[in-house]
Amino acid sequence: MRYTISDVAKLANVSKATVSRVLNNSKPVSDEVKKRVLKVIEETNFQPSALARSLSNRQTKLIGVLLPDIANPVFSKIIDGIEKKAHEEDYSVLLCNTRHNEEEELKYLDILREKEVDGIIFNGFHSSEKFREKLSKFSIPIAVIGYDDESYDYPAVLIDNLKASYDMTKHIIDSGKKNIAMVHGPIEDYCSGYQRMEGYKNALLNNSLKYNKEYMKKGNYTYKSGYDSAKELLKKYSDIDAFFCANDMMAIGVMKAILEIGKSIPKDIAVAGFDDIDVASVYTPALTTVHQPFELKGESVMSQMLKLLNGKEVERQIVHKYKIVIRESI
Amino acid sequence: MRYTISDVAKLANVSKATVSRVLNNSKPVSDEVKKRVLKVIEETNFQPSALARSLSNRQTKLIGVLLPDIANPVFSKIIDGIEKKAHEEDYSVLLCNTRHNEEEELKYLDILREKEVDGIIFNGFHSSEKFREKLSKFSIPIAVIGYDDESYDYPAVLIDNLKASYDMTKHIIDSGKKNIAMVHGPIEDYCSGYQRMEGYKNALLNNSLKYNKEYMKKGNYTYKSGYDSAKELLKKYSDIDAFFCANDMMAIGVMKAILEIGKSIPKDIAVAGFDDIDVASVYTPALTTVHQPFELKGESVMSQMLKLLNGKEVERQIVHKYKIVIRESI
DNA sequence: CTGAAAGCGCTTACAG
DNA sequence: CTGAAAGCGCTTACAG
Repeated sequence: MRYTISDVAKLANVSKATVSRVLNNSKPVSDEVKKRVLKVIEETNFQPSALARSLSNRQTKLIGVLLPDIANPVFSKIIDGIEKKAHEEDYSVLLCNTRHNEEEELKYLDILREKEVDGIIFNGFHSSEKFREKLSKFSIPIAVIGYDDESYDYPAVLIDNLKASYDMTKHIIDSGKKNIAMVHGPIEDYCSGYQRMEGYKNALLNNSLKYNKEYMKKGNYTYKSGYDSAKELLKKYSDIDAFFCANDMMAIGVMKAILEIGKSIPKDIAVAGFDDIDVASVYTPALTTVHQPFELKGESVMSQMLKLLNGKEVERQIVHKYKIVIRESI
Repeated sequence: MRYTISDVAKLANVSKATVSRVLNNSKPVSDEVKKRVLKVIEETNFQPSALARSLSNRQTKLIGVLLPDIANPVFSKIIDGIEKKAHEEDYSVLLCNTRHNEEEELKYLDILREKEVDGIIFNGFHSSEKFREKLSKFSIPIAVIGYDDESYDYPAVLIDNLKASYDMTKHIIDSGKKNIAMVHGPIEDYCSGYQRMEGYKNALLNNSLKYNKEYMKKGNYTYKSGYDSAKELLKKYSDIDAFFCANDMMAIGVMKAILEIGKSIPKDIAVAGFDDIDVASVYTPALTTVHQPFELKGESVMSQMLKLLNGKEVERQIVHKYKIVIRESI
């Protein structure tokens, strides 16, 4: 059996209240008594029950983190950052892996409510109406990571996808490429889909290059969708001399397709990605891409959460710096 | 304010006990009463507090998962599998990212005790004496994922690293390579370090090839350690015609080093890895490696956990199948 | 089938 | 500085 606060109180010849006070340093306790209590705690190896404490406290020191795919390096790094910061401040994270699935998202929201987490961090992409409505019923701090759009009113942490995408496209143009294709993400994905596409488009137009819809293909961020898109585009349009991709996995698929038809990268056809996941730097040829500070973003959103939990003000958005990392592929 | 069971009881004109009974279906309740209670629950949108329930129940439906690095794809896939299975059975996972750090491990053990999780799953590699001792004080179900050695007495889920390593080395030998170098992991890491090295060694000896310690380098599973090891070995020994690496990231580092000195893979020098992380199939050249079913292992260890939680017997070890996946690098 | 009451293990006014 | 008591929101014998 594990010891309870009553056991400790009895053994130390004090009240439970007093034990609680030395435990939490919440009220002055005389040195002598404190020493006695501490000794008993030490001897019994007493650890208070977070359950009981939370029930009376109304705080669980638990943060629910809803992410669409924990096995995706983008998200595993974000959660790494969140967990790090949370752990520093004695919060724990309850992992909610929604698998890009609305049902799961909703189900998890119920669980978070039941478990009475102190706060919720989530990635807002493709969250349904139902989800948003359900979420709005919560009266605890909520923050968004790696996504944002007008419909939300929660503090968000992200990068400037539009500008990053513009800059990268500009780099490709400055390298002398003229016919730049793009494999973009789903438009409904406002940040990584729509905005990255818009940045590309704006860069073309501002640099008097033609913006040709035929050169664009929608992928779903997987290697395969990059590969397939490139295969198709390369077959149809032999003048394509560069690809900009909305993420690295698609860029790697594109590179594979290019290498397979015997073209060289970047001489014949250049490729640029987005995210700078580990593979990017390690691939041959090493991928030129937009570096995002995922862990930092994770820590940052948790910092926002901490502020909210402590009743402080937070900015509506925190925009982190990205970096154009030029390697071998363009 | 959120409704409590007392509110519901009052509104439905029954006792709390009755509400509890319809909530949990724990005892028969007359249809009429049940209907009335359900209606109130519906109207109030009442959700019971898991906290209060757990306190009286003595179960939290929480599983603590201790992993050394959540951002490592190997572990993020495992936790994906664990979470999936757990979620199916209404358990949630408390993420404990220990960052290869003993202090954190110990600290997390305290947290898991405080939070009164129902079970603990952990990856046993490089757990200290202190950790083992502290863990042994827990009287809840415990299971090990992706590791095992004599010192543990918990059910473990893993693959046969020795045999997998042997098979892969055999494949390299059968392909006609004679001077096979190895980049292995730390020996203290019994499964991925020691056993994978032993498999390699046994394969060489059983096939009358020389087992040359000079051809072996210790890495730490990172790309860089693979790269550096290969650089050094290639400079010293020009007769090396293959590398076997204890994981894929090191294999990719090795490939980079080989490509940099203008040798071709696998004609001049072959390379094989271990794990089959996403990059392996996508790299150019595609990496021949040992495929491990990470998600499945995760689900599997959670299944073991579930059995333990339900008081059933479990096997001391579950050994999953690996697969030698032959691609381009050998 | 249903309810009153005790109990889970803490915290926190309140009183002294 | 210290303690007795109520309360957090459930579950579960016990009695009927």
